[in-house]
Amino acid sequence: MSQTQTTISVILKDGTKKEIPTGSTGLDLAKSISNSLAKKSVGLSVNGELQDLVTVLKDGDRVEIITQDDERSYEFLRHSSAHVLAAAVQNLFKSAKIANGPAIEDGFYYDFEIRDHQLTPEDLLKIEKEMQRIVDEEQKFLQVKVENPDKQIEEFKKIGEKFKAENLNEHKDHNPTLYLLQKDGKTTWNDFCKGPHITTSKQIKAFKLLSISGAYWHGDETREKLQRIYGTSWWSKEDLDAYINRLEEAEKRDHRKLGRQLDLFSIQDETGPGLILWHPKLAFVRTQIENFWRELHSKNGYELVYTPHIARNELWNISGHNEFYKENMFYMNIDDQEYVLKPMNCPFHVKIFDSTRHSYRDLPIRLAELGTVYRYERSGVMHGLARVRGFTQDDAHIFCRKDQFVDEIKGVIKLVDEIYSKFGLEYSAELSTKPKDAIGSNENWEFAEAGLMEALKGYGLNYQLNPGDGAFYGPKIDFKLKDAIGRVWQGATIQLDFNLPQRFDIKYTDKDGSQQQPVMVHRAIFGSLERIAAVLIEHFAGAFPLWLSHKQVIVLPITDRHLDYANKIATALKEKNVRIEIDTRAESVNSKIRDAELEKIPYMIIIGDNEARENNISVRARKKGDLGKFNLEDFIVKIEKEISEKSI
RNA sequence: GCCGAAGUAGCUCAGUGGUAGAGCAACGGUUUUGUAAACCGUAGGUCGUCAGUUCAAAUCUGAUCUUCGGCUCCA
Repeated sequence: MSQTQTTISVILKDGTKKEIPTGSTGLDLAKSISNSLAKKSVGLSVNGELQDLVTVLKDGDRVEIITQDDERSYEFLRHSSAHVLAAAVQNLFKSAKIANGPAIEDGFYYDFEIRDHQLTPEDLLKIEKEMQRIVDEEQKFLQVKVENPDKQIEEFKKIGEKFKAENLNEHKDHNPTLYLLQKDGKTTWNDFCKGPHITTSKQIKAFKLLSISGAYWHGDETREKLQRIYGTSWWSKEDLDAYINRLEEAEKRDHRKLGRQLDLFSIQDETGPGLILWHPKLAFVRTQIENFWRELHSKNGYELVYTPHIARNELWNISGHNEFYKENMFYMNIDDQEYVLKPMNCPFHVKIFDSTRHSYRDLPIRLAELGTVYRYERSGVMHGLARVRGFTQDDAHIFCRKDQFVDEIKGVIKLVDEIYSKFGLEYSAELSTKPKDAIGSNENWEFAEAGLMEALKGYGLNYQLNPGDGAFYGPKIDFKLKDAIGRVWQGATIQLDFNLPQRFDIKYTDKDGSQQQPVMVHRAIFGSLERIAAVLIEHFAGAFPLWLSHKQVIVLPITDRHLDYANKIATALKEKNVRIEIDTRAESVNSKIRDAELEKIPYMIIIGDNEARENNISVRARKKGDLGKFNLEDFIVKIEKEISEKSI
């Protein structure tokens, strides 16, 4: 072409067009806008795809320059950090073969097969050192097109990189690229990868390797066993330190640790794994939560029921659990008959519904139960209170007509909102739709999915859509909880069920006298009391709000001669149903305060000569410290308000 | 279930082949104390369990149970 274009035009984030010389990279573009922007830039989003900063731009590209302030920049940093990790490991362990190394939330990992070496924590230090060496050498990340994939696959195979060969083979029709790490123009290492990456290893300012664990190639336990190294990487030392602090804070809040420290619960060898012993303090918290739950459900039109812990095999044949849930169920033999320890409450609730005939006027019927269920969980998956083999679901099943369905779902969402906000838990919703192996008619699924969406929208709730993630028997809404330090937990779930009504053939009599099948909704708000206890322990760092606290107030007399006055105060508070104790030990006040703080008792009342003389009390609040002098009456008003409002 | 690590006093941890240790908690005594730890003393363990090697095992080997970090799965 004789008329070579000397400039091209790209479209920036704000929609403006910019002329740049042909052959310009994203970095050139950034420089042309401002030097400070160029300094901060990490990568690009070109037409919606993340690309290297040095990608050559084409005419008409929509370009967004991604700087370190952009969340997406971590994708570049962490994925590149993973490559540096892989290069370091291969430098140190000659037999190491690399598998996969993505960026993950807050960090990255890389999987290796190392036949002749089992990685140890000491290795991590060595590997970090080698990584730092690569970083300091300012090696360049360079993306090159694989011109001849088959030849490249052969080359990978020849050097034993079978995972890379397999990956490339899978992607050979998708413009495969290699990434090279280069020092002084010489390639030191390469990986098959589509990117994106940072420009040079020097940009990795602060990283740390965190742990080693096992994994399988492609997550498939029949495939090769791999060793995985987890790490984290940040744009600055300060960010890394802040992250490490966050990890430490989370560790301090770990409900398993606090459970022991605060004498909340235990799991013991003799009683068995995944089976919880609720000690008095946590049992008290649970009772308070249960009472709150029962009250709220009664108020919202639910009827409370109780059902047995075991049932004949027959029930589970009808429900289909023996077919679909067998590997999670505990079986037992009684009088030559097979019984099952219940893994779910739903078949019982269906049987209650089915025990009488129902008119369309009776619906909706909402049956609720704090039902304890047992599920066989694989031995490696148990986790404190959060993942156990015996747990109590705050379960309910709604049987309603099609025309009532949307309102019922809205009602559940409202309840979820009401309960979570009481604990100061933020939440988000996810809608999972029809999977491949679904049962039930398309018509039913469409009706149900549309209804769930309508209910979510009607409640003004944003949600993430997970296509194909629903249960085989119906679509569902999951709620994710966010605790005080931003961690996410599985919370409430609302599931539609086309299966059980059919299997149990439940019916109601409609206006025109015809028999109709009700819509059935499963829902749990806490999910399980065990899990919500774990969430709340970590959310409150063990410092439960006043209304949940087993011990609400402790009286700390300064010396023995203040015991009488302390008793008077304690008696007065006890009459108001305040849960109160007196620390009568011959210890210093400082020591008593320390113990009360460690025990996380919400209020301390300190009684000495001054208080006895002035006929008042000194109040100290947990964590906040001295609140000063109070009249007893004023203090009672204050805490009664706090309790009745369930303040947090 | 799989890969790896660990299990010593109520708790946190030290002890790597030769008589089981510390701090805190508990218990006894002294101290009578003003907003996060007074002092002295006492007691407490067949070192997860079962086998094995050895003159001798917390320590080495094997099995097993449990826990932890992941994988997979899930409320």
